[in-house]
Amino acid sequence: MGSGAVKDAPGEIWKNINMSLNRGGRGLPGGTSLAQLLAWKRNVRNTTRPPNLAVEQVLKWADHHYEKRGKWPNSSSGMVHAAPGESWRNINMSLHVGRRGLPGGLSLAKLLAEKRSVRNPQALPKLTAAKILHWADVHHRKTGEWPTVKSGPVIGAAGEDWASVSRCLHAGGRGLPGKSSLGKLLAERRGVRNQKAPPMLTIHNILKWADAHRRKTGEWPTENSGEVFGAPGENWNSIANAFYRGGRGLPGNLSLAKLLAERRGVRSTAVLRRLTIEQILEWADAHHRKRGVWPNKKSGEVFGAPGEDWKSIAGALYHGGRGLRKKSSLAKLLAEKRGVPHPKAYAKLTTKLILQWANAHHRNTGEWPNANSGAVFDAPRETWSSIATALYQGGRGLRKKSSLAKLVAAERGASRR
DNA sequence: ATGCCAACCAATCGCCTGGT
DNA sequence: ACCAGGCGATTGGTTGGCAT
Repeated sequence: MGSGAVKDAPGEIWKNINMSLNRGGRGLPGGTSLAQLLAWKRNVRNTTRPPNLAVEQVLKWADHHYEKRGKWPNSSSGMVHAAPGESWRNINMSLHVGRRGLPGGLSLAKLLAEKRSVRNPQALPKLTAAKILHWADVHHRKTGEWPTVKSGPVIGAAGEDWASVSRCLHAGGRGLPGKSSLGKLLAERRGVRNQKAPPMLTIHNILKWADAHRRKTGEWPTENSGEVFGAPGENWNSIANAFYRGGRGLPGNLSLAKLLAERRGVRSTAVLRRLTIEQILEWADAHHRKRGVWPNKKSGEVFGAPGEDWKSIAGALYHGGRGLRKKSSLAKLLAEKRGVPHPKAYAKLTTKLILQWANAHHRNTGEWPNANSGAVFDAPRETWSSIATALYQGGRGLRKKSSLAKLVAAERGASRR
């Protein structure tokens, strides 16, 4: 109270005013001081007797700080915005040692953790399997999927994220022993498929699933058949992969198709036997002996070769597949090796040749041929009907359109001369 | 003119592999 | 484990030629 005389009030000195405030007198109630009055009415900080603090008050200031700054205060957050003269550092210290009416044994971080559920990185809440499973269940209900390390923030647990939960499961910490993982935990406690350690496959199970698939769809499964009926999480594509490469208890170098071919007699492209020209010719001969005609691609099943049909053999010949490197066709093969007339390789016709045949016909029968005269004497593979059509339509090398009748009429005239 | 057939062509299916 | 792509096999449709 060394401020001396009061300016604008002659005779008054601040020391006396303070005394009156303290003891009472001159109309004042007493029991206070100039410093307290100014602190109360003018927000002037009283350094020797700072006002008591209440936990509720500190929390209000902290809420205010959070609203203004978007984060909770800590001891290095500087001055308290809502309370001039107060600093977060002092408040934190007072909370710790118990001063200014505060209980002690606390800290800003502890107080906020307790009253406002603010995450305290120095003392994170313990994790337990039960807690994690609860979060996982919530995640599953909300998103339809089970959480993984990449699932981001934990729904319903402020400050928690799946990456750190996962790390604690792996490495331990926050009360967890480590050496586990989200995948293992969910596999064990919730029966969720663990991508990294899928359950072992057995041939027995796969055949069971395949039979079920067949019953349900009428078809045998392939790797593109999608989900496996009756085995949630299993996928025919991943089973097929396990076959090719081995793994999940399968030896590898197998295939779904081979298994089904072997154990269920399913025909598949993967297990088609190699074809040879000799083999095809044997089958063709057998067909010819039995049916009296040579096979074509519509001849259906191959006698003596269950599972083979002429359609696929014709296809293999045409594409040079199934070991038949050279491209050909069933028709060409039979024409070449068995002298079977190639349906498309009809001999070229000339007027001269037709006239020869017509004259022969005339000599033999006394009549000139017409379209209904049947087979040609000198050329058993030719018929007069086909010759007539060729003449009429100008096919088989006969460019000029004519007709058998005209040609014969001309020839008759010539032969009469 | 119409129907049939074989050849041809294009699209799709299914197996498998390489990359990630 | 998953995805994408290569490749062979298969299927469905079209074309052209012949027979009716």
